[in-house]
Amino acid sequence: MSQTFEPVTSRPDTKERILDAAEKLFADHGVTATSLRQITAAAGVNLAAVNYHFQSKDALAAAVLRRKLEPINEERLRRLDELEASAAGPLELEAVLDCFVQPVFEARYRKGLGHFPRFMARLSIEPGEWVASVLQPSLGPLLVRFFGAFQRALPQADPQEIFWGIFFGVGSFVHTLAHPTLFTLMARTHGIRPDDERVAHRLVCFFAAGLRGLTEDARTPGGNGQ
Amino acid sequence: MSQTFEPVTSRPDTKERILDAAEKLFADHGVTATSLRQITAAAGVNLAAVNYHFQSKDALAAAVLRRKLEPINEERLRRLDELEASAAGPLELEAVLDCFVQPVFEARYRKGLGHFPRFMARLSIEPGEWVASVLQPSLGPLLVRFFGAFQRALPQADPQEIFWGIFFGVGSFVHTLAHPTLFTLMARTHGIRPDDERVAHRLVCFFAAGLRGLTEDARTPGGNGQ
DNA sequence: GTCTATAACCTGATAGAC
DNA sequence: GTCTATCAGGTTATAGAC
Repeated sequence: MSQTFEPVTSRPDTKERILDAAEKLFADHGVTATSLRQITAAAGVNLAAVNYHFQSKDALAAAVLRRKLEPINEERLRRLDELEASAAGPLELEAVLDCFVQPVFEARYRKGLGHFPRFMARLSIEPGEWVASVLQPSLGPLLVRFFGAFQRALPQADPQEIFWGIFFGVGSFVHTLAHPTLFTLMARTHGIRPDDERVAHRLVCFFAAGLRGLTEDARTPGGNGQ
Repeated sequence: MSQTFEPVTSRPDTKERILDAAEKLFADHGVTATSLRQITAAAGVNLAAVNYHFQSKDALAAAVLRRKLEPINEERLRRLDELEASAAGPLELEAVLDCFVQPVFEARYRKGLGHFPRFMARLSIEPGEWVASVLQPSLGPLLVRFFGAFQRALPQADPQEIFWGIFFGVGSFVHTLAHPTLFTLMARTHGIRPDDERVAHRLVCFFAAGLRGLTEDARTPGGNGQ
């Protein structure tokens, strides 16, 4: 272990400590319901520090979001690039889904995503102009790229049905990341534990089957009419 | 139109006006982020009225929840009773899902569910002891009943896989009810509109296909191993 | 049942000493 | 960069007149 003598007065990474504490509290209670005082108390820093390092509470929340979402999205696109380059014909649906889903589940345990997935899940269900304006630049282009990949994986399908399938599947994904009350409630009544190792595979399996079922049903005469 | 002369001083249903305003604001911003002043202002009633009719803010939120969740759950169970009584062998998976899903979508437009589904969706993703204690008595027994029905619809399946399938599908359901930022974002980039008439059918179709795919994959040798 | 007034406290943000 | 002190305003909840 290398010994570097840092002065006691300047503790390491005040900024990072604030981001970590904010991430956890935002994930637990939401942005509006969390006060800066709770954050600075949890981080062990002074209240004024948050206004010094970030300008406002909203800017802090945006920083918490960008810090981990952008690396994840870069990894998602990197994998999709690789997949699209290596395949000649239609893509395998499960492979496309893996590009989108796995960087979160893998990183969740290997690197330190911390409470970010829960925070992200919460944001994605929240309406409001602030959320849209912060999520749009990161997620907009990403969704366009992945939508193209899904079309290449389901060449027969109506694009509108693909859209709905993605929407439903993302709902499952978000819900899984949130690990919300409902999960605890269901697990409690059925004696089932999180079982995190296989959950990514299960999600992709459900997502792919649902997407195929939905797009095939739409092509069946009378299937979508009802 | 019948003319009943009511005194101007006692406006109709102060209590109901508060519940309506709270439902909308809770759905828009969440419980903690909404103040009683916003609610009473929107309802056009006095601030103290909310503490007279309900005892506290939490009790108001619980009342907002119960007012519409309990009739929905009764209707869900009524339909499931009917389905289980009329069928001899295994149940049709889509029929079971309809019992759970349709009372919300139908009522959403025929009767006045108002902003309740969005409020419900928000609560279901929220952690915390309060949410669990309010949701548990209503949703606990309901989920046990429906879990039994799903087992009767998928007699070959591992119960644990059914559990995960329900969990994922409920995520899609909740996400659909929330109509969150992500939908706007995706719809904006693809020029697709809500299209509410077929959404319930699409959801059931996706849900059923995902559930079948997941439970069949688990029985395939090496499928769930990965 | 409905109102006003108020208690007791928490909020984000900032000014200015060190 | 970090602190204290403070501003101006918002929060739930209640006491008491009408």
